[in-house]
Amino acid sequence: MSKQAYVPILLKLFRQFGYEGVTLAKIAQATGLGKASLYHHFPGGKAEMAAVALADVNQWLETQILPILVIDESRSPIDIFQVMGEETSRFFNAGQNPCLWAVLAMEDASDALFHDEIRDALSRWIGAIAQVLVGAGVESNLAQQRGEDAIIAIQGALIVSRGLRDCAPFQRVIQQLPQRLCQDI
Amino acid sequence: MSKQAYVPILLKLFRQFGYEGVTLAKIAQATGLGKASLYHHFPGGKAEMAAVALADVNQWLETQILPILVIDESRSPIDIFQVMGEETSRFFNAGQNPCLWAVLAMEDASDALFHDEIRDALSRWIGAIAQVLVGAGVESNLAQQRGEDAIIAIQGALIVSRGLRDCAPFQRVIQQLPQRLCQDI
DNA sequence: GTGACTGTACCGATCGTTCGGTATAATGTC
DNA sequence: GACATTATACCGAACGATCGGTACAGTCAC
Repeated sequence: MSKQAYVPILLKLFRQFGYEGVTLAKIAQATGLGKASLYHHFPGGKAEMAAVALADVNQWLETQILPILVIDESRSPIDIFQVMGEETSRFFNAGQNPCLWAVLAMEDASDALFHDEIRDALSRWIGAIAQVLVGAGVESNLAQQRGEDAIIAIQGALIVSRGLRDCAPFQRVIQQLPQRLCQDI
Repeated sequence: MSKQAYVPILLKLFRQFGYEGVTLAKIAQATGLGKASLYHHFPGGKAEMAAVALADVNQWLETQILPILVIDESRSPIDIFQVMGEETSRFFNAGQNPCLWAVLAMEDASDALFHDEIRDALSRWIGAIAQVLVGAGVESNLAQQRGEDAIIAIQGALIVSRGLRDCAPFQRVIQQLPQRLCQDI
C-alpha cells in the first residue's frame, strides 16, 4: 500500500489521542502494519508520522479553504463565508472531530516545529478572512479582528461541543458565522 | 507539607502536558516528593492526582465565578461580566495558561468520569451567564446562546492565543465580552 | 512507642526504536 | 528465455528506556 494511504489513518489517530496519547502499537493496529513496517514508510518515526498528519491538515487549508476566500464578482462575502463554513463543518465532521492544530498546540511536549507550522496556518486563515472583509470595505484592523474572532469561534465551538458532548453549539456557530462576519457592511 | 499544597503543582502539570503527557517522574520532580510519598498522599495514583487537579478547577468555578453571576441591585449585568472577565483572565494568566477542561476533554483516553465533570462545569457556567441575561430581560433561548458563545469565545481565544503565541486575542476577547453579552439590552 | 511520612529498590508492562531477516516484483545482463 | 541483481514492502523479535505502581525498611514528630 502507498504511504499516502496511511495519512488519513494517522490524522485520525493524532487528533483523537494527541501526540503523547498515540502509541506505535495503536498505529500498527489501525494501519494493519507491523511496527517495523511503519519505519519503512516513515523513517523519522512517530515524529514524522505526526508531521505528515499535520501537513495533511495544512494542505486541506491551502487547497480547500484559502481558494474559497478570494474576492469574486459572482459571490458576495456572505456567500463566501457560507461556503467556508460548509467545508469547515464537513472537515470537522459537524463538530465531532477535534482539530489537530488545537491538540498539538496544547501539548507542551510536541516540537517547536509543529508550533511554527500551526501558527502559520492559523494566521494564514485569519488573514484570508480579513482580506475578504477588506475587499468588502471593512477597515483593516476591524477585518483582522473579525478574522480572529471567526477562528476563535470555530476552535472554541469544537472544544465546547466536545465538552458538552453535543455538536449543536458547533453547528450553530458555523451557521451564524457569515452574518457575524458581515454585520453592518 | 499538606496534601492541599500540591494541588496547584498538579494542576499546572496536567494542564500543561495533558493526562497522558504527565509522568510520575515529572510529578515527583515538580513536587519534590518521591513516588512512595505521592502514593501516600494520593493512593489512587495518577488518576487521583488528575482528579484532584480537576476538582480544584471546578472549585474555582464554584467559589470565584458562579457567585459573581447573580442579579444584584448594586451591579449592572455589564459590570458583572466585566468582573467575571477579570477573574477569568487572572485564572488563565492573561491567556498563557491552557484550560484543564479543554485539555482533558480533548484526550479520548481519560476516563468518562472526567468528561462528566467537565460537561457539568461547562453547563453550569453557561447556565449562570444565561441566568444573568434572563434577569436583564433577555429571552431565555437567546440568553442560553449568548452564554454558550461566551464560553466558546473564552475557550477559542485560549486555543488561538496559544497557537499564535500571542495573548492579545485572549485579552481582547475578555475585554469585549461584557459588551457582546449585553448588546441591545 | 506509634503513626505519619519518605527513600530505595524493585516489579511487570509498555514505550519508541532497531535489527535481521523474508517474500515479491521489477530490472539488468547475457 | 534464463539467471543474477536490486528495490520495495513487510514482519517477528528484541533492544534499552521509561511507564505507573508496589514492598519494605527506615526516619521523624509527638
